[in-house]
Amino acid sequence: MSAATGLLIGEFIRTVDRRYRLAIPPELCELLLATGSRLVIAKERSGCLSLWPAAIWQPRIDGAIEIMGSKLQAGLFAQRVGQLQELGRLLSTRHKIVSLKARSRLVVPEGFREFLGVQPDTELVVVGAAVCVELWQPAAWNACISSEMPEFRRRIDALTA
Amino acid sequence: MSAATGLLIGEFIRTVDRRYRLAIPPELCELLLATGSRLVIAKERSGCLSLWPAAIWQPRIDGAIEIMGSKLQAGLFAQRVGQLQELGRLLSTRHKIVSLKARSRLVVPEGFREFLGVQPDTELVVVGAAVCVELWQPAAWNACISSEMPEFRRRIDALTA
DNA sequence: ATAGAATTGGGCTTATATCCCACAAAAAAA
DNA sequence: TTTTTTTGTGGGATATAAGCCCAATTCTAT
Repeated sequence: MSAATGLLIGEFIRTVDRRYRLAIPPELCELLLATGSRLVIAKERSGCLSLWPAAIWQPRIDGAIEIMGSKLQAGLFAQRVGQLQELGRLLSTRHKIVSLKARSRLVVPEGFREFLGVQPDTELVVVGAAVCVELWQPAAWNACISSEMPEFRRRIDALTA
Repeated sequence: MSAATGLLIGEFIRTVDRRYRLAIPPELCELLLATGSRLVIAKERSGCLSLWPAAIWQPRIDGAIEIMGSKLQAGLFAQRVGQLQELGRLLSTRHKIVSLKARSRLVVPEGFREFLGVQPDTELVVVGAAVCVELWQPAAWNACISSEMPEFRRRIDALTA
């Protein structure tokens, strides 16, 4: 279905097990891994994580990192070191490279669990967002939906009821 | 992986020993020691300490000392001496040369513990900040990222421009 | 209804962080 | 000085988590 368009589309409910493992639906999985097995998990707004093919995400940071490296070598220390430090700190916490394990399961890494606000043995909403896959805490997802797309509210309620 | 970039990147949770020892994650450790085993631990904002390769930190000290020297020569003794004294005092307590012990463990020195606000047998967040490694008290870390994260995109643009 | 696939739970193995104890060195007290 | 106490340091042992593979239940589609 979505494979035809080349866009990640669809909404699924999955449970996170005691070990913070989560099965990514095959439809999404296929497209996610189309460009390679390396993925990037990133913190978006709190209550939501996003999963990107590394090929798509990486250029966003590689550019920054490359420039950071060259600035370092150029010796612009005094003024730039502080900025590099700040940026590096944010890069560290914002994303992480991961890969899917057996049965195309993702383990939500330490440090991302609290941000997502997920407890073991609870449900998550897995949403295709065209270029990436998003993992939502149900409450946050509902809030997002009802604020951005009120007309879909009824459908979701009908589905989950 | 991050070693390829030559930048210290990554976020980890570690616990401090009863004797204020802390194991630095291997990924960070390797890069941190790349230019030598001498490290500098420094007080940044309260709730956070940073660990620098001495080779990178040293120019900062030299710069400050140079400024002190030139101000002294500039003559205005009476007024400046007080400020210089204060600056020198800050330089003294601000940083300390340390080295990693067995199993790449760092001992948080006396005088830095209160500043970091760490108790024995508690958790810290260890963060790669491109040019150094930072040790954060969890509460302070959360406050930091939630205040700086929204500006993240702007900062990248600023640096890459 | 049956077959196939998908989801999820669980066991086992391996790696590693951390707890705990032993020793060494330094400081304090006698 | 000698003794006692405190603090730093190293290394073994244990617990906890990660990774890997298989089993069982659920779901879908023929």
